[in-house]
Amino acid sequence: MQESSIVNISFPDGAVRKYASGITSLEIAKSISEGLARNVLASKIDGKITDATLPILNDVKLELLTFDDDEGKMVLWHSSAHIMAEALESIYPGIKFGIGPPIENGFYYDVDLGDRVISQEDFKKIEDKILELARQKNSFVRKQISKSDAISYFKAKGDEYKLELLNDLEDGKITFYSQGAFTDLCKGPHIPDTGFIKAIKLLNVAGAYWRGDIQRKQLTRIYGITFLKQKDLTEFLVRLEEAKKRDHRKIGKEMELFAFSEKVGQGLPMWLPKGVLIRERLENFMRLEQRKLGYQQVVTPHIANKNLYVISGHYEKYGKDSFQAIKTPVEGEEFFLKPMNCPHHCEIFNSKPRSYKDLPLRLAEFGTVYRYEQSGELHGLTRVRGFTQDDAHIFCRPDQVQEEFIKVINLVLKVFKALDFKDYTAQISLRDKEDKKKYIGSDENWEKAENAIQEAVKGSNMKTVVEYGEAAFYGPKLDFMVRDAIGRKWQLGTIQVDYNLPERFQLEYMGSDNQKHRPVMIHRAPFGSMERFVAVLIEHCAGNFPLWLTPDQVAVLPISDKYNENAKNILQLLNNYDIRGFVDERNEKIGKKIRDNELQKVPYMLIIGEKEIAENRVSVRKHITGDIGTFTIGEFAERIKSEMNLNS
RNA sequence: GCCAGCGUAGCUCAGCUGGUAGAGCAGCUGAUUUGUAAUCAGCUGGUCGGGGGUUCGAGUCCCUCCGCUGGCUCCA
Repeated sequence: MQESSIVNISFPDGAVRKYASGITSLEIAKSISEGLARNVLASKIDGKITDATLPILNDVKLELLTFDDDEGKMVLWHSSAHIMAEALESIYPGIKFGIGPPIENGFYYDVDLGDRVISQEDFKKIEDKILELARQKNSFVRKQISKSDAISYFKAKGDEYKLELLNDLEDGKITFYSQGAFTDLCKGPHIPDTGFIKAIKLLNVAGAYWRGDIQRKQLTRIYGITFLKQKDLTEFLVRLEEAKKRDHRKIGKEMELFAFSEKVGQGLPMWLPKGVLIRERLENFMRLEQRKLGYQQVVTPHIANKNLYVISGHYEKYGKDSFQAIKTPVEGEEFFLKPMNCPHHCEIFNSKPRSYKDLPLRLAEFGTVYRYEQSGELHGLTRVRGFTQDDAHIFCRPDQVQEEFIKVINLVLKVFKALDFKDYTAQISLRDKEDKKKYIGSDENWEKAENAIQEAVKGSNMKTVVEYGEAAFYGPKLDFMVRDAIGRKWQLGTIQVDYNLPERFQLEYMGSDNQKHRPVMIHRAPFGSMERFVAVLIEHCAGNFPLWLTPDQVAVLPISDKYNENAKNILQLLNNYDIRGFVDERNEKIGKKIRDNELQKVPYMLIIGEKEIAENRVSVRKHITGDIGTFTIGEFAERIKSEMNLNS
């Protein structure tokens, strides 16, 4: 055998095996085991993801990708999008295709259906068609194609979307993939054949503007997900159902935390007494931490003169999108509902001359703001039109920016730790490199601010991502993103460096050099908004709040109303230990009281009957866990105290 | 704002192809005095999201407005 016809394949475990040149990853998998071959979706050759059917001609590092690899999933779902496209085309001849990528959970394809409409009712027949195509085990065939041939193919097909995509592609680097009767412009890679797909579920349809541009045609986006095993699909659907049970809108209603009313208006939440108990404790927690860090509380009005926002630049940027101005009846002066607190705080800074010795000046306010969010975007407590920010603005010297920024990061991390939020990412949001016109302020200041953030983050060893184009129009930010029950990402805490507003409001302080200097502003809100934070908190703990936050820590349950008075006395004793709760005095059997308080997610239930009174003890039942035995009041109080200290 | 779907009692839901509303829970009243996830009985409660239309007749079909859900766009 000639040396040149042999290739050395190195595997992730360090093993190196020899194969005949031209072998494919799929054949290599087969040589290891048939079972493996059945699961190989694609391969990674020297770090590059490729078709498992690609012949290997050189010595390479090979990694076989299966459904257990995120990259394997992506290939499967990308191929699934192609198969769905084939199914759609066979059912709705003449439709045109936009893009069809894999996403975190599945895939979608954007299609132009012409006059036709697809709704959930059509899913069954599309799914059936996809499975039928999958069973045909059609190979995915890759083909290099010249730009002119590619253009004439899609011209003949009449697909202007693909033609537009082709426009941006370089001749010589264009590939087509075909499976069955469907051919698509695609750089791949793809699974070997359609037979890998054993389970499919179309999830929803939505309108999606072509290339995300609201000016252009809205295509129909169809979302779906596929699996190699039916069982995986079933599990996925069960998980979706489970997640829905944590939905803050459902729990918020059941636990009577907040409510909406059509009459009040959409996106305007009303906090109910129990919800306020949670919110107030969060606010007090933040007030205390902020006091320790040298913040001072301020309060500013809910409306402000239009001119304030003309100065700040918000009027120009968002004036058209905010609630309409309120006019004074006599003078005709225009006022706006406050959409943010920073301009007010700038004017507080300006209310007297400031010295470098006063800096950093940290002004905090639980400020309620109102924004006209688009109706289609409103969502429970996470996206509303009236909300309260745990806002503060730090006015500091340029040389203090980084240190102050780091202090804020630490505050945010402390909050997340106290509430056991582990799954978050810190997103550094910078300017769009391409389109700097969207932003105000000098290049120099932007550079400074962006560097300050990146430097500050370096020391924190947080999981961070950098997103270009996500900055606020006046400055870069560091946002703390968390996910809700069904995996959507929300911004909670935010820290923003701003060189712009100090300029617009002509903020100045007297330096040690007896010269006037311009301070730098840091906008920051560790919770973000109370509404969104509580929403995400609800979904994280499924309504089982940490003991220090929960509206009622204990329910005292008398066995019968003979013991109501004893129960009230016990509650009184608990109150003396700063433990809060209520007596369930209803004329119900103990089983009923337990059930109802379990459903209300009360952390502890104390059961009081003849036995307990005789022994001067209480029977304790813990939420979900059940009966945990009897305690004296003192012992129980100790237990509660130590449990509360765990996280704070 | 745009696309698709949904909107029946406080809550969860039933109501076939049009023949003028039903259950469980909750609530109220009474009985029961109860031992670790639903005691029993009776009662109350809906102009079927609003408005308009088709029809002898609309919860059911059509139009429109409002709200909600999932996306798109946006997010100071």
